[in-house]
This record gives sequence, C-alpha cells and structure tokens, in this order.
Amino acid sequence: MRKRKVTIEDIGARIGVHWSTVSRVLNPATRSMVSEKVGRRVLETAKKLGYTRNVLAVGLRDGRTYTVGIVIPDLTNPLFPPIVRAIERTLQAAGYIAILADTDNSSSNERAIIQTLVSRRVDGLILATALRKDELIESYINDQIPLVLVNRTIKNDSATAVINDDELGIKLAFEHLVTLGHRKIAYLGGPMGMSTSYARYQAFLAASRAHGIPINRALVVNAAALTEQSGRAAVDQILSQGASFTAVLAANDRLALGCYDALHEKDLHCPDDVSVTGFNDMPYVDRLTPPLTTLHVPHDEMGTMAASLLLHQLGTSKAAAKQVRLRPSLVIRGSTAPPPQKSKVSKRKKGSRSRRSLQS
Amino acid sequence: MRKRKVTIEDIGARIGVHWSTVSRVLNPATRSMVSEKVGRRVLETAKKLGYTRNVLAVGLRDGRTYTVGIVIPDLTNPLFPPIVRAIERTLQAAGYIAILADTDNSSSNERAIIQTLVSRRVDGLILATALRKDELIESYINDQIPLVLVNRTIKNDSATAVINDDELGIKLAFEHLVTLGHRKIAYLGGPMGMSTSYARYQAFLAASRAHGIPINRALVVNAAALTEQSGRAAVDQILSQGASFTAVLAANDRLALGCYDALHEKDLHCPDDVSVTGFNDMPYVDRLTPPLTTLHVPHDEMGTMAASLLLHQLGTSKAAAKQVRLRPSLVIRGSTAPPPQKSKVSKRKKGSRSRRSLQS
DNA sequence: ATGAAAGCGCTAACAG
DNA sequence: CTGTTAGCGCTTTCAT
Repeated sequence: MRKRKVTIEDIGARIGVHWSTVSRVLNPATRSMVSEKVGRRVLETAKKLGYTRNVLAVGLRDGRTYTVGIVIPDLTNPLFPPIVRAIERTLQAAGYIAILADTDNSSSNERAIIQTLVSRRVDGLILATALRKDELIESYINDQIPLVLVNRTIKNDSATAVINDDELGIKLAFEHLVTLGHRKIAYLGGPMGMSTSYARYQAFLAASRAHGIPINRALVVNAAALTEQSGRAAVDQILSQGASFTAVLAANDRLALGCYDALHEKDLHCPDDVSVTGFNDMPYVDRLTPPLTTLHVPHDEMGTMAASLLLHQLGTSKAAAKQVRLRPSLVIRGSTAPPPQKSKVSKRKKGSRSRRSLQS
Repeated sequence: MRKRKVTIEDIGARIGVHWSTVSRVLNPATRSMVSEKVGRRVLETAKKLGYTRNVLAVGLRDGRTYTVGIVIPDLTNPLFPPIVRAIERTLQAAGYIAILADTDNSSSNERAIIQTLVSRRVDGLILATALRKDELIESYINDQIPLVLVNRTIKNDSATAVINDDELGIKLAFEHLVTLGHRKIAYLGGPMGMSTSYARYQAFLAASRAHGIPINRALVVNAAALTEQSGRAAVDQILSQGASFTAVLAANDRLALGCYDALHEKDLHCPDDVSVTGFNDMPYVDRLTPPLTTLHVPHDEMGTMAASLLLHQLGTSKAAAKQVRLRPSLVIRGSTAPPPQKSKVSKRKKGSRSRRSLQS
C-alpha cells in the first residue's frame, strides 16, 4: 500500500542470507530444507519487519491466483446472501478468496464481468446466473474454465451444477394442497429461460396429471421475472380472467409475496379464501402475515457444495461434469389451509361458470 | 486457466513485432506512439488469439491491483447486501473489483481476513466491522492503508467514514412517539462497543431530556447483540420488571422484530397496546404485521459514498480523514399509534406502581 | 515508430 | 544446507 512493502530480499539482507533461503523458510513445504537457527531468525525478522507475502507475485509465477469469481444476478435478492456466504466460508478455509460480482440481472453486464474476472486470472468461477440456453457459459465450458453453476443450470448437462430438486419440491407443495382438499390450484411460474422455472412448471403439469386434475390454462401464468411485482401482476391477470381457484402454488417466494399483495388488494384472505405456497424459504417469510408455507432449500449446503465441487475441479485437473440436486423440504406455515366451503374467488364475476368449463 | 493463456509476446511473434510494441498498442495511453497499421494488426490478432491482459502481471509491475477488500460482519444480515452492492457498482465503474469477506462477527477472524487481503495487495479497504475502540483498525490507519469505514466508525475521528446521522434518527423517532402522545418509552439498544448503538443510546437520553421525560432505568436495555433473539430477551426483561410503558424505541430493526416476538408471546398487541419503532428500514419490514415504523437509511448512497471516498483516497495520495453522515428519514407505518387509554403493560403485575416510582 | 532490457516479488531447478 | 539464476507477463525507460 502506501509505503513500500517489505520483500523477502529485505529480510534476507537484514540477516545476511540469500532471499531464496528466506523463501524456503516462509514456505511450509520447504521449511525443512533450512537449518533450525536460520529458520528461526528469518521468522523473527519477518515478523519484526511486518512482512506479508506478495500473493500476486506468487500467482504470476505459478499461474494460480487462489481466487475464484462468484457471479450472481443481484445480491439484494435474499436468496443469494446465504449461498454466497457459504461459498466464501468454504473457499476461505481452502486458502482461496472470492471476488464477488453482481450482474444486475443483465447478461451484457455479465459478459463484461466474467471477462474481467478471467483477465484477473481467477482459478475458477461459480455462477448463479445460468440460463437454460446460455451460450456464454457453454463457451466457457468449451474453454475448459473450471466452473460450477449454482441454483440454476443450463439445458444439457455439460456443466457441473448444484441445484434443487425442483420436481420434488413442486410435488411436495402440490400434494400438500391436494391433501388439504384443493383441486383448483393456480400456478405462478417464472421465466421459462431459467432452469428452475422451467422444471417447476413441468413439475406442476406432471403433478396435476398425477392427481388427475385437469389443467386450466386460465390458472397458469409464467411471469416474466421472479419479483413481487410480477407475481402481483400475474395474480391480477388470473383474477381478471374470472376462473375460480382456491390455492396458488407459486414457483418462488417473491412471486408468492406478490400474490399476497394482489389478494390483499382484492380483499381476499389468505389462507381462508386462498391458500398460497412459495419456494425457497427466504429469510423472514416466516414472519409475514400469514407466515408463508414454502419449500425450504438448503442454501448453506448449496453454497458449500458448489465451492467444494469447484475446489475439487481445481485440484484434479480433469473432472467430469457432475450434477448435484439438493432436496428441498416442505415447511408448512400459516398460508395454507383447507379450501373454503364456498370460494369467494370469482363469485362476483360474470361468466365464471363458462370459464370454469375450460377446466375439462 | 487450464490452457496456457496467450501473452503479448505470442501476439507479437505472430505478426513480427516486438512485444513492447504490442504492449503500447494495448495500452490506451501509449497507443498513439504506434503506427496506425501496426496498431490495427495488433488489435486484430489480439482478438483472434483471445488475448486477455494478465492483470496480475500489471499489478506486480506497478504496484497496484485495482482491487479493494470489503469486510462485513455477516452477509446474511439484510443491512449489508444493499451497501455491498452499491460499493461494488461504484468500484466496477472505476475499473476496480471487490474481494468480499465475511468475518462471521468474529474479530479474530477479522484480523486474519484483513491480513489475507493485505497480502493480496488490495489497494484499499472498506470495513463495516468497526468497533468504537478498535486497535486493529487504528493500526491500519497508522500503516497508511487507504481505508474507509461504513455504517459504523471508531471513537476518535481519525478514520474516513460514512455513517448515519444516528442522533437525528433517534430524535425523529422519539419526536414521532411523543407527538402521538407517548411518555413512557422503553429503549432497546445494542452493544455499547459499536458507534451506532452508542450514539443512538446517547441520543435517546438526550431526546428524553429535551422532552422533559425522566429516564426510567427499568425501561432501558442495551442488548448484547443486534439480533431478533436479543431484542426479544431484552423486552422480556423489561416486561418482567413490571415497569409500564406504551412504546418501544428500538435502535435497530432486528431488535424491533425481537420486540414483536416478545409482545406477541405476552398477548400484547402492536400498535394498540405498544408502539414500536426500528432503525434501518431493512428489506421486507414493510411487509410485517404490523408494517414497521422505522428510520430509512440510504443504504445505496452509503455504499456509493464509501466507494467514492476510497477511490478518492486511492487517487490523491494523501487525503485527510473525513466523515460523512447521511440523514435517515422517518418512515411511518403501522407499528406506531397513540398510546392506549389504559395501558395493558404491567397491569397484572404486582408492584408495578412502586417500580413506576423509579421514574423520578 | 519500434526494439532492447530492466525489474516488480517470488519459487523452483540447479549448483555447489 | 544454502546461494544462483531463470522466468512468470507486463510497462516503461532508454536506445536506435
């Protein structure tokens, strides 16, 4: 920083040994090559002079930076901090550090950011930004850049990834609703370009079939973004179509929150009029009114696992792509209950009956 | 990464010019020294070969890494993501990147982490971990390490810092409560070792005096941590002492949440029985029941400002320590209301009257 | 306008 | 056991 840093040469000069000797002492692996007393003196003066090894020089020399880049869409999305934290912790324990970059949900940013990361010679990348069809990521895989995807993955399984078992999650939520007695279940999904949203949507369709519940297209919306705002808009849209439903299965907690808003505005009560489920178990959703029934995903484990997989790749030069799916668990809270005797939804709507016939 | 990266020497060899020429072309500042046509050819082949400049080598050579370290206590505390994000955005725009490190609220971790950061030759540090008496930070300041404190600061004003105007915040909250008619206001503070908690506590005392409200020690607790858990414990403690109050002024949103819990458990209703105010306006506190009245602090601006100040320090070699205080604004939501006609708090308690006499 | 070479701090291979 | 040296990739003087 400001004042010139002390180097191994400085400390060598100070006690009259060559800097290579100093280097040996300072390096655990080679410490044994040096005599006891010289070693001690080196260590002493190193401390006295306040020596800190220049990791850049080391990196330059042996082509590893012990640095990995973490790329996420948006740090203020409560989903990510726990993941990032776990990644970091794991990396730190292995002597690596993390450069965190936020793409602001823009893939043009993403390109530039990853470019920066690469030019800084990160040893590997952990990306939470994958799209199902993601040429950028595929090109990095082609370039043999060690890389692990987290939370979302790309279409073909060419990447190492740590994701949720989305099918299981939706299945659990669906079964929960059905067990409560729901048959008219609206689905609030996300952008089809994301593996999570896609898988959850497919799982919803599958679960409907499995339970012999015909799919009412008027009750299914895949929103353009996983935000409260688009969740709200989606529910408004469903409501405006007048088809009746007693539950909303949302593919994501934020969508579910948007659903809360839409219901609230229409004076519909959750869970008395409409049950709602989410996905992710974001921090603080247990403190909402009502507390959100949702799928808990093990964020910590997700981060830890992603970091471990990357570390593994960095160790063994050639590792096959590998997918890990973590099992979410259903957390039943206050937002789900048996359906009302008489559904309030679309009661006042004209034509709700004819719409309802779409169900078959 | 895996395959050897292409260097300026590679591209020079490819078109038969010396690498120093290539370097000149690639560097905007020296591009003009090179002939038009050579320049073009260099750029072309650079692109063709997929050249990415090795920032490590540059860093080693001219002693700057264009990297700054961000140290925060805990990324999963909703307070920090917005700040970190703003810091990052600002840094990125200036060609810097951020290494993020989480101390896990442990100052022994912190020491090691900053050590790591320093050994990686970060150009500067942004710390959100300051204690009022913080020898570690003081030593870094002595070492002339460019450094900016954010959110919290150290006792003497020797550090550059971006903090809240805590006094103003507490004053606003207090006035709000007084205006509603509250006179028996409990205070929920945090650890006195943190500048924020300290300042807010002092401000509470000052505000009480200013409004001629005697301080009832039984209504004032400075909790050991800024968590929901300790907030809850603190309110339990106040409640158990039996002194009556109609409002709780919490020094922090998480403490306020803990207060919600404690109240809820005792069947006390907010705001009908007890009003509650927080501080920070964390994400989602507007969605609680009741929505929390709190002090909004401009997290983005805080991050942006901190990054800018650091950037400034990195530019001009010698900058005087400078404090920036951002003004919080009161956001009135559903957790505050006029006091009840007859306070339910401590009604059932024996001896509450004698306790109350402590007020004078 | 371009080539040559020094040097940033470090590790490892090679010599004693 | 310890000293010498090359070289990681780059920028920048100094020559030409």
